[in-house]
Amino acid sequence: MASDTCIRLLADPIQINQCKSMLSENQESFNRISEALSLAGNEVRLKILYLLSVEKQLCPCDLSDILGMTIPAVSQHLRKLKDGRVIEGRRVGQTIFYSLRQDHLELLKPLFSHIQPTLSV
Amino acid sequence: MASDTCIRLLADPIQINQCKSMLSENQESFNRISEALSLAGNEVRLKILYLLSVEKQLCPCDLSDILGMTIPAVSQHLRKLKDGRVIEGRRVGQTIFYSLRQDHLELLKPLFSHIQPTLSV
DNA sequence: TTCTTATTTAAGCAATTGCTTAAATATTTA
DNA sequence: TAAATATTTAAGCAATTGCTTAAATAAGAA
Repeated sequence: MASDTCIRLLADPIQINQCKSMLSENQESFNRISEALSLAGNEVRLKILYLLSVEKQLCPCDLSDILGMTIPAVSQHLRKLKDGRVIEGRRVGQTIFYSLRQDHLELLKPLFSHIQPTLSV
Repeated sequence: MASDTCIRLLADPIQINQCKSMLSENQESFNRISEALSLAGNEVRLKILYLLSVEKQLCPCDLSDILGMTIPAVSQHLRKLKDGRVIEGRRVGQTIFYSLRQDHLELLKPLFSHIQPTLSV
């Protein structure tokens, strides 16, 4: 690592240190947000999240039909989203209805507005 | 796949088809946005993006110092961000200054507001 | 209880990710 | 020109991702 370090004089050591402390002060945020974004950063999961924001609730079976993929594939995405506290499931008989949680909704909602710019209702 | 399909009667076929066409109409958006989010969905890259939003421009060398990682590691993240048209580089002598591009800035800016809620300037 | 349906879980595997180290490419300075 | 600095690129590799298929759970219907 030492051999890769730049020896430049241009850098402002005060600026560098301010940046460093900013990072460590907000470590929690960076971790939490990057985790949420990595969940939404998969095309299938982004579709699921958007579908849930429009339809309020959907079961794995619906999502399998809509997305055109196998149930286990969908189920594994749902599990990740559930583990990340982005969605939650509610059991009604055999079927489990998934819906968005409040937790990260503030973070994700603005993203959805970029999806259907020509939405006419 | 057929054997995995649900046979349920609950589902509203009209709703399913509406969802399907919504997806195909916005395929482009889902692809573009999920790609941008997957870039920001890495903790190191999210930090780089936020640092650039604050400091306006930084070189790989600065970022290496700030992030505490090797130059090549930083450089490879910068390449991904550049390929994804999220940042751009401007060469000044030996050093290359990276900065945010306008392209996805509208998408990313709202995310940054969740990072330093207690920012006192 | 047995059968069917809805869902999850697990194992396997190819593809991707993100680092490491070493080498290559630019640019400036001596 | 040669030497030093800043950056990129490439190869290698462990870890992760996202699918597949098959099996395990869970709940309703016969």
